[in-house]
Amino acid sequence: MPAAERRRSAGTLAPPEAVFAPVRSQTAFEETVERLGTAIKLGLLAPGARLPAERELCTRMGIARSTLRQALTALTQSGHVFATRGRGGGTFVSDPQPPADPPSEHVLAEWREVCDQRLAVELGVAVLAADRADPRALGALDEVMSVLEGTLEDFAAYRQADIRLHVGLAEAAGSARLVRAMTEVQGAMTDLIAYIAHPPEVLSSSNAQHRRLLAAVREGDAMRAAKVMAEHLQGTEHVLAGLLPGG
Amino acid sequence: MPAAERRRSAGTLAPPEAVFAPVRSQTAFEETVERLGTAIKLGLLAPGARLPAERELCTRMGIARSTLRQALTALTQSGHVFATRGRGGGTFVSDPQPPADPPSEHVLAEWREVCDQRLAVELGVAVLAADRADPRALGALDEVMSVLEGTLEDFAAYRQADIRLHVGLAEAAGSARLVRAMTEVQGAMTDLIAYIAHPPEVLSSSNAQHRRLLAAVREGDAMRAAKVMAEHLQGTEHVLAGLLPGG
DNA sequence: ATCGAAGGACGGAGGATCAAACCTTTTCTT
DNA sequence: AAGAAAAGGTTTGATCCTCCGTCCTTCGAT
Repeated sequence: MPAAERRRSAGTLAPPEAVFAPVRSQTAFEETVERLGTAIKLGLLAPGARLPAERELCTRMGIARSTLRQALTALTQSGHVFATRGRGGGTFVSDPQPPADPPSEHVLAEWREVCDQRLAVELGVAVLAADRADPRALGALDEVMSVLEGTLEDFAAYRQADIRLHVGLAEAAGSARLVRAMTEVQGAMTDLIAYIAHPPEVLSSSNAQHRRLLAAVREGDAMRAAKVMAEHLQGTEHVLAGLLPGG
Repeated sequence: MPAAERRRSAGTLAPPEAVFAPVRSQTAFEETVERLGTAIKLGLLAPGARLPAERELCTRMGIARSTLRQALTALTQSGHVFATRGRGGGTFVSDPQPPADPPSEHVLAEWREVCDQRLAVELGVAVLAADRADPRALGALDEVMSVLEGTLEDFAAYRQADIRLHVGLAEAAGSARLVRAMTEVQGAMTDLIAYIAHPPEVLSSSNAQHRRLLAAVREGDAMRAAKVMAEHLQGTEHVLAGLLPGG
């Protein structure tokens, strides 16, 4: 009996096919464009804001300056940033921003997966924030909340504040990884959400959920925070299900 | 007034520092070793199991055959895998597996972040599985559960079944991304858990939680599933907090 | 005895990334 | 007014990763 056959007879359940799924190794250049571009599109880097100097930024991001410059060149050509030379110069976020491009087929095909991932990140953040948010963080969240109340008529501004609230929750949760995961998933969601109508009434009811969420977080009631968050997310998911293929 | 100064006066909240965090671009080689190695360490690829043929696997994983071979060579040298030539040959998971290496400083330094990430993934999986698990998936989970009941005396076997249960939940949730996230996070957890004593009583109470979790999933009670899962995870987290630095 | 399917090995081409300079512009300081 | 300083812009070469194609070797099945 050959060795191969002997081995094969061992009890083996089928491995998840995810094990052999494609390894998607993004290049440093691509990842950098994505990171900075997403931060800009989400408004985490506001129009007019100045990026750190190239020589500092490339060390912070762990890449060579030439690689960073490739990324900045791409973002310059797409109109997201511009640079000025000389002492006191630097790279700045453009104002106004170029119009967002329509969601790629790729994003449309995977929108359910994106929503699932968002659910995980947001639930985890809600629970951890309820456990750990300190008064300082809660105060910051309240400020964002008040901005949110005043932007019911302007969806772009509302969405920006909404992102700040969710990312702020992740920061309050105190996990750098979850902050990164949150920005990534919000970036993917933005591509989907941008082309959907959001009348003030919808934003208003969304804000009611935001308030209940913050209340639960403030009281440290993790499970209630999770519940409110889940309902909050289901709102957008239902809308998307009605409009996108495969809904 | 120079352009730079004019721009800088715009209102800018501080961006999350995660935006400028290092870009960690793993090479295809590293990612492949990690993927396959983790699957083996988690028992998703059981000892004696045969990997797909190189020429097939490299297309599935989207890499060149030479790159895949580098990864397989590394796994061969570390003793996780061996290859036999000739027709009917192939690459097989070693039996027995080499001893696990102790957790790296890197893992020890970030164990809290890992636990936070796990919380997010597991909560999301619990909720989605409760929403979506079909009878077939539930049956498979029951089988794993019964294995789990019989391995209270053998931690290695218990841990293996435990992983299958959690990954199985992710599969039942129907999200490929969450399956991948689950395997990644379980891989990181395994490094931490391996060196902690787990007397049968602990495993037994852990199983009680597993049973309650499955019951909630079966009834489609997402929030109860989330609650039980959160408690379940807190168990290990408390133990780790007592033993590791920064607890 | 032959064929086919598997792992094993090699070599060159292309591209991404890094590193270390040096140049140009602008502003601040003296 | 002169020069130092701080920023982006440019160039060049080396290195490493990855891909692709080709060929070799082994060995079970027919």
